[in-house]
Amino acid sequence: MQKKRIPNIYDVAKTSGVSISTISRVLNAPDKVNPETRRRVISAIDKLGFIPKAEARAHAMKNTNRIGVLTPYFTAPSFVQRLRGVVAALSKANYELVIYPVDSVEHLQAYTSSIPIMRNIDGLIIMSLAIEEKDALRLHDNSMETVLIEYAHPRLNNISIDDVQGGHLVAKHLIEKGHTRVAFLGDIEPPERYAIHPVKSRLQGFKETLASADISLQKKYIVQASYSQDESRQAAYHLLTLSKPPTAIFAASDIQAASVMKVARQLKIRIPEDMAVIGFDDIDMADHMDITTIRQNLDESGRLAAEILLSRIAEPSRPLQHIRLPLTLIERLTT
Amino acid sequence: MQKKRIPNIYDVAKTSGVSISTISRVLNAPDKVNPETRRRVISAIDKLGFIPKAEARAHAMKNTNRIGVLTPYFTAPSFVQRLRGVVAALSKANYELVIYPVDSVEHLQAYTSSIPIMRNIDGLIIMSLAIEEKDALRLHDNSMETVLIEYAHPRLNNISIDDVQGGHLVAKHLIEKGHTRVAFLGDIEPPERYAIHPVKSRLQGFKETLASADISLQKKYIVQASYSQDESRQAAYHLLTLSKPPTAIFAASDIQAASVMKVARQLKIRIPEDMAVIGFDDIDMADHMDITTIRQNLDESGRLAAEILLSRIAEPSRPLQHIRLPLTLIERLTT
DNA sequence: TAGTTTTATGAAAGCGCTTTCAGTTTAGCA
DNA sequence: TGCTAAACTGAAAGCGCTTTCATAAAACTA
Repeated sequence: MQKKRIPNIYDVAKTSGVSISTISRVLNAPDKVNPETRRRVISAIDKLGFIPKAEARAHAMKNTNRIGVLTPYFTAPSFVQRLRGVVAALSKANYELVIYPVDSVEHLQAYTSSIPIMRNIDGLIIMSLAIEEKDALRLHDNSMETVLIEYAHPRLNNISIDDVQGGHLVAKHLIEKGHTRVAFLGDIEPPERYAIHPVKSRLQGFKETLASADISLQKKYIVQASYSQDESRQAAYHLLTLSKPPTAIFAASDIQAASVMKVARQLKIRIPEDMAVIGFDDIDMADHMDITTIRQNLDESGRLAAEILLSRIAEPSRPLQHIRLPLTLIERLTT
Repeated sequence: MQKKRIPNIYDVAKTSGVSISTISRVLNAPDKVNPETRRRVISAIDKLGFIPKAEARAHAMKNTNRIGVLTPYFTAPSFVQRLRGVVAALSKANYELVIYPVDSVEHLQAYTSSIPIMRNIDGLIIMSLAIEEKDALRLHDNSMETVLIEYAHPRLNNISIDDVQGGHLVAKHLIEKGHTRVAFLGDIEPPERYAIHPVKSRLQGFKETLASADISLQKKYIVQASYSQDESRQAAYHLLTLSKPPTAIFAASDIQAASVMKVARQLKIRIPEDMAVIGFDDIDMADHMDITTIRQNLDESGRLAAEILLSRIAEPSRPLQHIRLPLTLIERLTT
């Protein structure tokens, strides 16, 4: 019992007595072939269990039915939720998703310089990454369809939110709740060149609205903390053990809000009675933990990115899209 | 200023004055070409900015440097953490990751029947999915390297945990804490044919150890709840509002434990004073929320799966691996 | 220095499809 | 019945690489 080879299009041609062109046609343009021959071919296909090799197809057609996502920290909840949206849109369209995790500038550069030329994907979504001008141009010049999330470039599609307005919303809410001694915890000095700085804008908006209500955000109430758990906790600890701790903390992300809450629990500080906490993003966990937060529709941003990409791949002449997604405050139990 | 074409190997051959074979050689087996010619070729490559097209390469070499992951609920934290491990291992080896989200049996079947023949990936990781005998055989017969996570088949690699023992650990812990009226919340009747049933085993182990300590787990204290937030919360509500509520709840996953805690919060039930909660998995969130749980090393399972896959792709003669990962109890603040 | 290895290269045959182009039938119509 | 248009189909030319095989040149041997 010899192992039979995986059949190729020539095998099908042989057993159905037509040329390979016809096989290809019944697969890709069935209406262009006589119903009778089509039947014969199909039965041969079924009999042999023929499935066209994806690589060969991609090679001949110069498209891969695959799109890529370039992302840092791809396992952070907010990124995952974006990815969820991307996947939702892609699987409908029968596109595959390949993930390129980025953890250094070199990494990012390597990707942006090789991807458009290697041509192993049809389109690219770049999440929360600052790309250099020359890389953006390379993508554009080599006509690699791209959509940027949380970053913008005039020649590429992009989807973003108004972080400053996000800061406004938070401040407004806290003011309404009667807080006057508030603090901010977030990653305002990202050291990596490739990362972006939405957090600074959130802080800016926060400050602005506070100022307009004559509330000053003192320096000592602004603490730097990277996305990492350790740093967030230390920063939270610092804030919560000040001689005159704030009555409300705006954490620049829900994850960090959760860290604040964890530290508060250790210090027996009740939330929201003793201290209010508000996050940003509205990741799934925020609901689980009843964290008041600013919702940016993460799933939607991913879905939209994918849809824009697919539509431009299908029809490259369509205009560029620069989309700004709305933000809403979701009040739960921590403020 | 005409747009210059993306260069191919022929262009490089022309400008460096050698044949395409030589170009290919300096790229894939540099030591087989004279240092002097190599230098010339390399400078031509740099000058033109040549990068080999991935598809063409894949077509000629019959391997893609890409591995696939078949997974349900790919955005659930536990899956994401497994993926994190996979990605960590792959990016070292310069392999790409493509994700195939599965949400129905048809979906799964379609994948398992076409993937091995389409040959657009070199290897496959199947997470928490029950695959049918014939599909497993197809994968094996078409020599598509595969590793199964949380499921087993004699002809394929697999990685699993001892869910029964997990149940034992939970029961033991609760008994030591002095609980005698305990409950179980989990997805014990998954309706989807393609999903697997580790939760039943956890319940079984839980029961066994309780029984050996003469504690009976009453029917009314075993509640069914799917992975969905709504159902988990309803089930939790039911349990917490019984006339004689349990003093401890074993939730079959951390996410569900979080739901229980959320409901408890609403009902002003203090944890752990009024009621203990223990989860399963030890996802990142468990630490954030200080949930006592059973740790199964999710990241590690993913990393291991990828490593096994890569090693077998490189050396198909290596023996199959059937690995069982250890479980440990992590005590935090909810018990 | 003739004979034998070794090293370096190019020609050409794949890899398995899609698609254009031209030729052959068949159908449509007066 | 003769002529034109429409419908099918096959040959062949890509797509852009890798790799085998043969050959030529260089390097050793005795």
